[in-house]
Amino acid sequence: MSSFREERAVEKKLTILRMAANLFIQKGYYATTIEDIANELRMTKGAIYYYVNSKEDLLFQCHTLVATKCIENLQEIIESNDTSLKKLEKSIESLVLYIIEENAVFNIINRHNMLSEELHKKVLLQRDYYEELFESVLEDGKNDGSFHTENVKLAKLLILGSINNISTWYKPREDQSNKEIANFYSKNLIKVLTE
Amino acid sequence: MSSFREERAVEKKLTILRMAANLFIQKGYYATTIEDIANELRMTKGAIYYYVNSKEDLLFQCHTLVATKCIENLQEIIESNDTSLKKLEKSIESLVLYIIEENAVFNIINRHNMLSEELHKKVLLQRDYYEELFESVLEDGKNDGSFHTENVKLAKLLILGSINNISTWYKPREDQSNKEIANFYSKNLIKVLTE
Amino acid sequence: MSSFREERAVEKKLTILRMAANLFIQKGYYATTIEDIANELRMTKGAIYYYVNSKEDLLFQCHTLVATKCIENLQEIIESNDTSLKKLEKSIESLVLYIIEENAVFNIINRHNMLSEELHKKVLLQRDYYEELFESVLEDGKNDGSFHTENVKLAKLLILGSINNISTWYKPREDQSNKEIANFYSKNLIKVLTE
Amino acid sequence: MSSFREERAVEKKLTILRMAANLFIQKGYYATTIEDIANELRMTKGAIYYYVNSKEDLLFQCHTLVATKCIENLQEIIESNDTSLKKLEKSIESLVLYIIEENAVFNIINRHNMLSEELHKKVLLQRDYYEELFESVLEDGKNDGSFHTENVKLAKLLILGSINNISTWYKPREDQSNKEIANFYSKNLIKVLTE
DNA sequence: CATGAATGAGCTTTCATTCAT
DNA sequence: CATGAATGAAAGCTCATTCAT
Repeated sequence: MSSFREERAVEKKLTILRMAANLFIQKGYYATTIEDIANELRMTKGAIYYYVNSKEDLLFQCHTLVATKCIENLQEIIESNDTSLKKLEKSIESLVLYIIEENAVFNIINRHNMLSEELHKKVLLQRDYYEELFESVLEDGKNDGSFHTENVKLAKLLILGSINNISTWYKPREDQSNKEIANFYSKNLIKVLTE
Repeated sequence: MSSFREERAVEKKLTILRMAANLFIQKGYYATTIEDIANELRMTKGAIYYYVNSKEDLLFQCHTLVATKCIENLQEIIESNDTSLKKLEKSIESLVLYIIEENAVFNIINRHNMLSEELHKKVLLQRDYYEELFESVLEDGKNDGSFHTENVKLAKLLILGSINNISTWYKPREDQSNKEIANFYSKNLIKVLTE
Repeated sequence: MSSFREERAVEKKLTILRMAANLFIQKGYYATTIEDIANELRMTKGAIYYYVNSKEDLLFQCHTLVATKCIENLQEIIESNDTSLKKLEKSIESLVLYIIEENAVFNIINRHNMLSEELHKKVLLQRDYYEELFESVLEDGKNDGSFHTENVKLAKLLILGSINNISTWYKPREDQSNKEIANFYSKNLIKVLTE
Repeated sequence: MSSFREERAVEKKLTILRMAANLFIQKGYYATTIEDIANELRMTKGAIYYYVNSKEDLLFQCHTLVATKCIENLQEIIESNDTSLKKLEKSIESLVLYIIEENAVFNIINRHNMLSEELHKKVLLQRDYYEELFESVLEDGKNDGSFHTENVKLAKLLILGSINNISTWYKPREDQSNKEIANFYSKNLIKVLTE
């Protein structure tokens, strides 16, 4: 019945989340005020609180939004019939492209503890789950002889770390497509696992 | 002579800077109050302002402290008589170890804009200088035939990014020495430049 | 229409300005805290900041409020068809009465530099404009032969100075109406221009 | 015996007072910090407290210094054998010149209550005494038929007010000597009492 | 649903003042 | 006498959050 209204509400909420994410990355979480977000969307502070419970909640949902997407992407890759090498390549490239695209809300939270203990745990759970999935790609490749490394965990951290860091310096450029960056990262990071 | 007193003062300032850096990383810049720092050092807020001009100044000096040390380390390596390969290895290892040791004040600033335009520029200048030095190591190696890569700049970013990220997850462990981490990173990141 | 609400808001802002002006004069700008103002109005500090940007802004707006009124009054007098003598008389009396009535926020600022360079300039602009208008009254009278003085500028300063000073000592008294004070000042200060 | 030392101390205290007065006028009482004064004199904060009990004390003594001098000047004039007219002329001129010379510490206090009730009373006592003396000049002149006015008190306030105000706008100029200003004021303000 | 208004807790910063050395 | 260092109270200001209308 009211599904139409509900849809509207969900959409509006998404709009708010996206704007919040943008500002959080642009100016930082603390420097971004609820009023900033409201102004940018031509709403009032009060209106935002109709869709969102708190500023913390806003940040949390931003993260969940992105993390869920990342996990889905990775799961799809893992469930495919590709070789370990191909899977790793696709994992790296898809993460690079997604981080560039979303400009990495994913990362905000890792850096500073601005969530309550409780929410922070949930965030870490998702992150850990993503890392586990990624690690399984490496582990599988090691087991089937495609990859060689004395330390899967460190390899994982090295790889994900270098990718996460892209959001620090990325700016769109004419002479370098996102695809090129993704290729460079996959080609060179794969070397860590082969030799 | 008052050199004794002066020494004391300089040392105290360093203590404050270090504690600030610790807390900034632990809880984030905004979540850390001057009072937090004071309490941790069993001083009063006022006493801190005797040594430091403002919270922003505190952050800025934290960064300068670490950046200067990093640059010095790298310069020393560059000026040595080692081969390009050895230089890269030493650059990576020394940065990894220093980041672990100082727990990376180095990074705080890149992520969020919490400094005034003016101070931020100074910080970026130092960072850029470090990156240039590092790039010169790669460039030199490429010129003397030791390294191969189609994109020196991306290689640099990949390498430094992965190292910077260590501060995100590092925790001291019994079964893994810092030296081992440094070795793993140098050994595997060098692969990016060789093959 | 929201005009009702708007009106309320404007009125409230005026109430705040007036109370601030009162306290600034009573206790001085620095000795008056925002909390003082808030308490006096039975509001909270935060509420005041909803209407006003800063303490400095508060002082600036107080001044503008009064200065604008003074200038309007004087302009009206100048544009009338009265003789120069009558105009001077009315100028003096209206200023005396207004200063008594508003207890002279007009003056606070001249004495101490508590505004930023920028705002202070704006204030001086208004004051200068008022003085120019007043000077034109004297000049006109001198030209049409009504007034005699060897130094119009000093005469202006002497006259306005003595009037401004009223706010220093004025207290309502039973045996002396404001009108009487105004008459005394106009009658005697006019002597400066005649003889 | 130690009179030499004492002299030194008294002189130093005077130096401090004068510098304080200067800064109080230049930047206002609240905007001037003890450190400002100390820096300007190349002393330390602590050293100032050896000569002065508190910031309030400093302001109070500044005032006393000037007020005492003004009162002495006026008393001397009164005790002379001049006519009432001459006495008034000399009173006005000497006050104008003194205010210009000392740039009017005299005034700071009238405008804002920054002293404790107790000290403020003492200040007002001195001021009242000065005003009484001045009033006596007018009264004497009225009694001997030299002056005419319906309200001696208002006349006094008008005259002293206009003179006090000089400190507001006075700046040394090439084309106008202090003596000229003093003459202009005496000549024109005397008109209030004659006609 | 949306808004204008208000709250209140908490933060950075300043400074007069004190005191051991 | 003088100083460096420290204290602590108080101020200005910000903002997430709430709520009557």
